[in-house]
Amino acid sequence: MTADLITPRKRPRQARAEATVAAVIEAGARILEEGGLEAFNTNAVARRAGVSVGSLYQYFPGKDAIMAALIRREGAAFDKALTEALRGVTRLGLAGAIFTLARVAVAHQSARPRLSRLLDLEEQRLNLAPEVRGRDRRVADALAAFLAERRLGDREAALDILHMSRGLIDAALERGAASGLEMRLTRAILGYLSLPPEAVAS
Amino acid sequence: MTADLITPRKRPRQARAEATVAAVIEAGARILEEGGLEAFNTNAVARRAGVSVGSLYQYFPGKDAIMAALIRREGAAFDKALTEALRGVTRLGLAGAIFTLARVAVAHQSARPRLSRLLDLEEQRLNLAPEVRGRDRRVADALAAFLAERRLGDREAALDILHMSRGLIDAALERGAASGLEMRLTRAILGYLSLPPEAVAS
Amino acid sequence: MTADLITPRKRPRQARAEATVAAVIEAGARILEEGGLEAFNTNAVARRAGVSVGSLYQYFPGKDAIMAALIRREGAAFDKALTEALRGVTRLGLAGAIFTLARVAVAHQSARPRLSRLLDLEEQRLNLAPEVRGRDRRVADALAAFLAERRLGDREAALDILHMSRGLIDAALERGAASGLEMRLTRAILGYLSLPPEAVAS
Amino acid sequence: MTADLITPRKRPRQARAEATVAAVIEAGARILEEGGLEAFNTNAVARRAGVSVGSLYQYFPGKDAIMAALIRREGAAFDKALTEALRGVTRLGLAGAIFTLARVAVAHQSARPRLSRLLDLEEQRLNLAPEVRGRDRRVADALAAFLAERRLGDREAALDILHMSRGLIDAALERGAASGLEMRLTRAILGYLSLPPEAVAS
DNA sequence: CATGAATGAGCCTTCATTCAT
DNA sequence: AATGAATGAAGGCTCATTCAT
Repeated sequence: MTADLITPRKRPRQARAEATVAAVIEAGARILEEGGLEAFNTNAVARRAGVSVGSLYQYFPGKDAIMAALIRREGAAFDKALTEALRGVTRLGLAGAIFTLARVAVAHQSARPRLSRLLDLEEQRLNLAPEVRGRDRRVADALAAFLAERRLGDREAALDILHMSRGLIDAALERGAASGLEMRLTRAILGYLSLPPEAVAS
Repeated sequence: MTADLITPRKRPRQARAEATVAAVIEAGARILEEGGLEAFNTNAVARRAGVSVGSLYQYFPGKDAIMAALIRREGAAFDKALTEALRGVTRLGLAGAIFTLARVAVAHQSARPRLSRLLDLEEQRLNLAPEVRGRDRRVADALAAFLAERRLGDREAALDILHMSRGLIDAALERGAASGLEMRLTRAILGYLSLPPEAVAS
Repeated sequence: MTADLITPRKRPRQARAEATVAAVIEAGARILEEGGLEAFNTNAVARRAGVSVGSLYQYFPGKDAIMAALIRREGAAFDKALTEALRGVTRLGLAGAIFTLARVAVAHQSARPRLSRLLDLEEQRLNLAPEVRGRDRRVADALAAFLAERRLGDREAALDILHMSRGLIDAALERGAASGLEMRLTRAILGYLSLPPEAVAS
Repeated sequence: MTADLITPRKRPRQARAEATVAAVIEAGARILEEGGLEAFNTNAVARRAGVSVGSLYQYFPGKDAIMAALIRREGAAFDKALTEALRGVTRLGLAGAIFTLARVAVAHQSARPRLSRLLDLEEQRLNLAPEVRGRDRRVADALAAFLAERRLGDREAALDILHMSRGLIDAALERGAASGLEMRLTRAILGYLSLPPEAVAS
């Protein structure tokens, strides 16, 4: 009986519906980027998506569901990028692998920095619904697997690394301190994992 | 003449007023802890403080100003703790000093974890006013001085360390992974600074 | 992007919306008549219009916008009455024409005297937006044209006549001194225009 | 038992009190001139007068009482000017006398135009209390006496002239059309009184 | 299914007025 | 008497959500 305000209301079945859903999500992203959380409201998102509020509510049970969908979308992209990057990484040394990881993370947040930062914040706020943690879960799973294979750490380590990376990257991009960011992050991660700061090849 | 929604409205002159201001700020903290950002509104804060809305507005130009004051209060406390801790730290080795630093940070966030986490989030949101950054500024200054003395890093390093620490600590406390947190953080910081993970004495 | 508190927010597209707008404006008129400026607030107007505040704000950016719309509505009615009256006036002597003018003005203010008086007051208060002056402009244009055709005066004269008429009529109606009002006003206008007080046929 | 919100609370007995009352009234005037009706509130008036709100309420039962006092003060000044002007007027022709009258009225409103206009508006709003009409009463009395002596009109005529003058002058000053204003007004008054527009000597 | 008008709870804020000191 | 802190009713406005068309 409790309303779930985050899970999508229904799977879009028609192509048109699919497009509507995507449009709404991207509209949300744009609004977040341009006006911040303050500007993010259902009416604005709907207008921006070229859709009526009514239609929006057809696919999303509420405002937070749009947010959540956006977080999921970005999370999936990050997950994909990370997985791909880790695939070809075995041939690199450990430090090279970690650096690759840092590079992917920085690249992901850099693509749409304001959006990423706001989504990170919102992800924390929406904490309640474990459903939303999908992003963390998958990414953390991938990272945890990577660490486990090499006996470098467990799931906790994966989460720690993820969160400290976010804190570091978001703030750095925010203040425009992007230069050398990948290296700074790599050092921190290596340190966290008690690995020596070997030479790292870009 | 422009509306500053963050700077306090007037300095309390009478003792009574002083008490009102403090009560409002602490009420804000309690509400944040119990109901989160959602519950944080001027009427609620005033009621909780046992004060009328009117009185609240006498000292704070708006809701964000209360938030800012709270951030400042906590920041000052952290700053004080950190400064004191760094004072007696010279006799410890470098790693010991860093560990002390980590301990202070963890202790600060642990005292009122939910409050700390929310304030961190809000601090980012209120970004606009550099005024509020007092917290970061002082703490970062202290840390930057510490690093500079030892030729370990500059202001950027200090900010990086601060932000990654926050990311790490907030998330860890949030998910109840507090055990060994100081050490995890210490390792990351040492790594960031390219220092070897010497033995660290608690 | 600047907040215009007077221009209507959006044009009603559906018939329902049109009705809402009209209802709000008329509700404003009624409230003004019954309770004066003091009773004129958005909640009251909405309630009286049988509409929710939200709907009201959908079409009016604020309370003054309702006022302005009302002023415009009344202004248009006056303009229409005046224009029509001046159309058939050529066959009358000059004094007859002026008297007709006076009669129309008095009739307009007499229909809903309290409303008219309050709108006159508010029009002065809302001075800022030239947009609102539509009322004056159109009416003044008509009068100015009338005067110009007959080489009796310019735009300044038109405005002077308009304003002194208002002052005279509003106050007279207010104190219940309506009898003979048209003649009193006619004499003043003729005098202002340096015309002799010929016999005037009602 | 009904509260009178307009009559002064108590006659000031000490010189200091007298000064306070005067200061409050003048502060009200300044605020009206600088910020309009919107800025006119008890706290602002008190601050501007260099007095505490408490003291203000010692002498005025409420906000409108300050307004009323200000209206009375200005009315008295106008009355005085008018009376004095009318005293030496007998030797002039009728038109000269009327012109003098117009000149005094214009001069009065011109001294502090925004203030005068706002007071005119407020006087109408405060209509309720006949007490406030002192201004009209005295001035109207003087004018009525002047008219009666010369068999030109009764009290009604006096009021008509007063109100149409106000309408004319306020609007003219507002729009910066002050040049020749006395003559324009004189013509209207002479017309109203059915007097021929003789030559008028300044 | 789409539309967008309508809803109204709820939050923000001001300011006239009171009253303890 | 003077002070100014405190009060709280009152009103402005937004925005998530519903529902008639």
